[in-house]
Amino acid sequence: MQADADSGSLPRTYLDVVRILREEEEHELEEALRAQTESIRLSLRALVERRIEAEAALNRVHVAIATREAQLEKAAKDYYQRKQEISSGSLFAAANTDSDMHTGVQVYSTTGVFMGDVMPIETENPVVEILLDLPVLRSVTVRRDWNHDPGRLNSIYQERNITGSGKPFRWVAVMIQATGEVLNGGDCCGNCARGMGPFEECIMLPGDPFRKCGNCEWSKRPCSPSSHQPPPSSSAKAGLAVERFRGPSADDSVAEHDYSGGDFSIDDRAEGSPVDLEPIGAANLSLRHNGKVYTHPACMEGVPVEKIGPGHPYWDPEWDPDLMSTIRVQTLEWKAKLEASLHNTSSVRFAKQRQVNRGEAMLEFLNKGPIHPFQLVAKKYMDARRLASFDTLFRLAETLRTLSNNGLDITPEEWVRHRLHEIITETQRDGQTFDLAKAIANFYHDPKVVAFRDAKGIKTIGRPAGYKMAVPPRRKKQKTDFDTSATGSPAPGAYNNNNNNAGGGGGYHTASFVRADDGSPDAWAQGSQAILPAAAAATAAAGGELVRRRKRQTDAELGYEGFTDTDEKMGDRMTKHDFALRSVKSRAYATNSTVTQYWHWVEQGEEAGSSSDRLFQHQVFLPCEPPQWGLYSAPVDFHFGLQDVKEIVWASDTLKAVVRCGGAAAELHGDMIGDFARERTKRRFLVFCMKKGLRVVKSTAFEIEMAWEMMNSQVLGPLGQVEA
DNA sequence: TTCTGAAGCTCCGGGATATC
DNA sequence: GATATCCCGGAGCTTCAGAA
Repeated sequence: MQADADSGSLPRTYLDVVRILREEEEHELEEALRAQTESIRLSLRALVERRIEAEAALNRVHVAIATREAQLEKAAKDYYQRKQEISSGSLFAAANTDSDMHTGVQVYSTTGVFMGDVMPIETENPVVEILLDLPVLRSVTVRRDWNHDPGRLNSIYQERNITGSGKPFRWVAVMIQATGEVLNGGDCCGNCARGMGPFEECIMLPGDPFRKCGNCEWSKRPCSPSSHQPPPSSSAKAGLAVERFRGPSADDSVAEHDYSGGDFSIDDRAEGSPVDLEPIGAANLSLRHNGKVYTHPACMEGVPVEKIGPGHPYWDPEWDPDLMSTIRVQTLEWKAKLEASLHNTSSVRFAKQRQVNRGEAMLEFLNKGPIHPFQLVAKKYMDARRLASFDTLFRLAETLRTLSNNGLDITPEEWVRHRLHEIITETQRDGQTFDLAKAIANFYHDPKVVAFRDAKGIKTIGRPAGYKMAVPPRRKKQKTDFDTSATGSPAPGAYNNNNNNAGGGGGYHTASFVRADDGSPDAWAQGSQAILPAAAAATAAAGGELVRRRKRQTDAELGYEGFTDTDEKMGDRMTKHDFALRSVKSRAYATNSTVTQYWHWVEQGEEAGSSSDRLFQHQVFLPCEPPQWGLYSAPVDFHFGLQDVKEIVWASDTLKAVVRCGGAAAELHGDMIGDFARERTKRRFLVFCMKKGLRVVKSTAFEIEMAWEMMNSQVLGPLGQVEA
C-alpha cells in the first residue's frame, strides 16, 4: 500500500514542485516587474513634476522678463515725458511766478485765455535793449490753431532759440508783436498771408534792426510782402517736382503706372529715356568677390563679404558705432509717445504705432541682417550719416524684407547692390552726383522695385504718388511737442551752463552749482581736485540776468519727480544726472558702502581745463562740518568716460551693472561694477547710457552677481584711504 | 479698423553772404 | 579776417488718402 502510495504520489509531487517553482518564479517575476514598474512610474512622475516645475520656472522667467522690459520701457517713457515737461511747462511757470519782473507784454489765445506774461531778458544784444525801451501797444494774440499750452511759450527763453550774437529771436518775435505796427492786406508778408507762424497778425517794427515781422522772426524765415514774389516754399517745389514726374499728359486722376516711367530716385533723368527693366537675378548679377572682399563692380570694390561692425578693420571711425542703440532709443521714444496717446484719436495713435513698427523692423534688420547698412556700397559712395536716418534706414530694411519673401535666386542684398550699381552707372552717365540716401529713401518707387512688386503681385500701398490736393492746403494743427522733444536734441543743459559761468579759475567741479560748499580747507582728500570749491559764489559774481535766467532753468530741472531729488542721508539736492550708488568695484578697489556716493554725469566743457569731457564722475559726500562733495584722488579712480566704455551689462533682479571698459581705462582700472541704490536709479542710468549712444546689453543676474563676487577688490576706507 | 506711403508743415544746421 | 545774419536743404513729425 505504501509502495503504491509512494509510487502513485511521486509524479504528483514532482509536478507540484515544478508548479510551485514556476509559481514562485512567476511571483518573483511579477514582483520584479511590479517593482520595476513602480520605479519607472516614480521616476516618470518625478520627471513630469520636474518638467512642470521647469515650465513654471520658465513662465516665471518669461513674466519677469516681460515685467522688467515693461519697467524699462516705462522708465524710458517717464524719462522722456519728464524731460519734455521740464523743458516746457515748469520753467515758464517758474518765470511767471516772479511778479517783480515782466515786460508788460501779455500773451493771449484767440479765445481770450491768458497764456502768460513775457519776462525780460538781459543780454548784450542791442535789439533786446531797444525792445525793452519801446512802449507796449497791445497784448500778443496767438493763432486759433496754435497749441495754447502756456508751457509752449517757454521756448522764447530757451538757449537753443538764442543766436550766436545773443539775440533771443523768439523772445524778439513776441516783443515785435507787442510793440510794432500792424500790416494789413497787401502789406502783410507772404508767410503771414499763408498762415505761417504762431501769431494772428503781421506786425513789424520800423528801423534797420527789425527787418522781419514777428512771425518770420519767430521761424527764422525771410520776410517779404505778399504782393511781391513770395519765396519759393519747399511745398511749391515739391509740387513742381510732382508735375514733372507725372508728365505733361497727366490729368487729375493719377494712373497707377505714372511713376513707373521715370526714375524718381535719381530725379532729373531726361524725360523719355528708356528704362531698362530687365529683372535682376543670378543670370545677370554683376557682383564678384574673392571670398573676403568684393572686387566688382566698382561701387562695391573693397567692401568686406562678411558682416562688419565697429570693431572691424573696414569700419570708418566717423560712422555711428552703435546705430542699433540709436534706433532702439528712437523706437522707445515712439513707444512712449504711443502709450501716451492711447486715449487720442485713431490717426494720431496709428501714426505713432507705425513709427514703432518701423523702428522694430530696423532693429530686426540690424540685429539679424547678413550685412551692416554701412557696407551696402563702397565707402566712396557711402553717406553713413544720412543713410542712418529713421525713414531712410527703414526703407532699406523694408525693401530687403520685401525682396526676401518673394523667391529670388540671389540674396536681397545682392539684388539691392546690383540695382545701386545700375543707378550709379546711369547717374554718372548723365553727369550727376549719386546720392545714396536719396536713392534708398525713394526706393519704393525705383522702377525695378516697382517692376518687381508688379511681377510678384504685390500691390502698391499707401497714398498714391502724385496726389495733389484740390484746394490749397489749410494750415494744419501744430504738433504738440513744441519745444524740444519733437526733433531736436535737448538744448545744452542749463545745469552745465551754470558752471561755464563760474569764470573759469577756481570753479572747477560740476557739482558746485547745486552742491556749493564754502571752500573750507581740504580735510580728507589728498589731491588738488579733491574738494569742490565755492563756485556758487563765482556764479553769482558772474552776475547778469542771463545767469539768473539759466539758474531758474536749473532750479526747474531739479524739481524732476522722476528721480529722487534729495539725498536721503545728506539732504542735498540731486539732479537727473546723478545716479546714487551703494558701492562701486574696480579691479583694484571697492568703495566703502557706508559713504554716500554717486556717479555724476559731466558734460563737455563743464569743467574748464578738464581733459576728459563727457564722463561719469564718481563723487562722494563727506559728513564733516560743513558737509562737502568731493572726489577720491589718485590712484583711486571710479570715473569713466564715454570713450572708455565698450558696453554696459545689466540684468533684471540685481541692482548691479557692469561697465565694460576698453583702451586706457581698461588698463587703468579694468571693468567696473556699480551697485545702485535703487532699481529706479539703475534703470534711469541705463536709459541715460543708451541716450548717450552706449551699447547696453542685457545679461542674467547670476552672471553679474558672480562677476561682483569674483572681483576681489580692496575695500577703501570712508575717506577713500587705502588701508594698510 | 488698422496699416501704409505721400504730402505738407515746421524746425534746425550749416553754408553763403553781408558787415564790421 | 572775424563775426553776424540770411536762407536753403535736410529731416522729423503730422495728416491725408487708399489698401488690406
